[in-house]
Amino acid sequence: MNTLGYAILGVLARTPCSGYELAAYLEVLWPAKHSQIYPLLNKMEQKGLVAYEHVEQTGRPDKKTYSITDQGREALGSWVEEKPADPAVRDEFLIKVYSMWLTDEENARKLILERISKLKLRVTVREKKIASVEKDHTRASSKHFGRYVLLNRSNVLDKEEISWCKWVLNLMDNPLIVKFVIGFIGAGTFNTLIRGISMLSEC
Amino acid sequence: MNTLGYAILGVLARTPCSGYELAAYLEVLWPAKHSQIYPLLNKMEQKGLVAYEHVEQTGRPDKKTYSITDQGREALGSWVEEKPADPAVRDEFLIKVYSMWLTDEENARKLILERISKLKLRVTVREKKIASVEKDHTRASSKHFGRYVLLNRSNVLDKEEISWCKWVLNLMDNPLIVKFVIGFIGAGTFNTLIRGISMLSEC
DNA sequence: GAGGCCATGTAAACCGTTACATGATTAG
DNA sequence: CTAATCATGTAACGGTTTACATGGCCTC
Repeated sequence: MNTLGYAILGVLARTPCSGYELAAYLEVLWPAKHSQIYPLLNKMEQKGLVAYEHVEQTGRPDKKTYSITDQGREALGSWVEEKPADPAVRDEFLIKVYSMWLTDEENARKLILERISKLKLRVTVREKKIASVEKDHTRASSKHFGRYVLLNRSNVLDKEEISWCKWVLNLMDNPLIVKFVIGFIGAGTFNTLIRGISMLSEC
Repeated sequence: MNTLGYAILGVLARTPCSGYELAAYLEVLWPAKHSQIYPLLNKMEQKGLVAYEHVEQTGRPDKKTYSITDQGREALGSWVEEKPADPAVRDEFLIKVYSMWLTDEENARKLILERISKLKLRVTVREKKIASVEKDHTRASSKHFGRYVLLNRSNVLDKEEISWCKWVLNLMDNPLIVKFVIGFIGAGTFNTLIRGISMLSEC
């Protein structure tokens, strides 16, 4: 079984759902297209890790509601205890930032500004989700604890990247001022740094 | 040409190097194994995007030192100006955090603690690299500007994730206190939040 | 002497995306 | 009437990993 399989088990352990719904939940956890999900669900069902119930619907297509089996829960449980593999990030933006010295500053600034607006959008969407999570999410024993802390994780990381983007824009605008402030990196967060820059700029 | 090809061009535009060295540089930009790099370099050479020079060495195997051609620089330049695709992150850790309510708290804590030590290690290694970057890196026109800002990006994001990890550990230890502090999320960084928790714990 | 670094390649297996296929309902 | 949402599947293609292949040098 591959990692996607365990991601599916993780979602199904929290709540039974169809392959279609699964795709939406997996987006933040381990993104996958339906063409990958449906065949895998069939394989997992044959192995006895999940079970499905045919649900007839009116006004919309019938669906299969999958749920995790005891065997599946056991498999997931022992997998969770193993050390996770190193994360793999593939982000074209990084390559473009790396190579942006080849283009003019206008294009470089556009690249960063568009990243900021994308990040801001993701944060606002996610904030609504966080607000709608159940009340007792903060207990580690809660089913929703994992989802709750992961949503927060994505948000703080995105916000930190926004701060970083602003720092880069500042560097492009006036490298001299920032050279002076650079010593602060590591002493605090970038938010602090940005505040420092703004203060200097205002002087 | 695929994204890896542009990542290779990006590195070669900065400095000519062998396929072997390329693999090391690509690790942060667009991770790839040598089995993917060498055949692609051959293809790119045939297309005239890169050129190589056979370098004989004593005491170690000969190598091919690749450099970017004018055609390659042009191709990279126009690719950089296109909008980047959405980033794809695949991180088993997220699935394990999501599913950690299935295991005991001891295991859950181990998962987070080991993440923290991995992140800390990465930060210290990177800090040395940042220190060794040339002096005039802070100018956007510098060849090393991209590498410089990306190293900083990874570091601030890793540090923010460390803060998040500590926040999760705090949540697991005493959910009640954190419930009280939770309102602060969004108002500042997690560092601030952690400070808030510590202060409450100390009271 | 075992393992890691340097250095380049190929082949097979696996994972993931895009395209092909179908079709009803609802909102703008 | 167009597009989105719900709902499930298969096939082909392309990208990525793992394994096969070779071999000298250096460090523990």
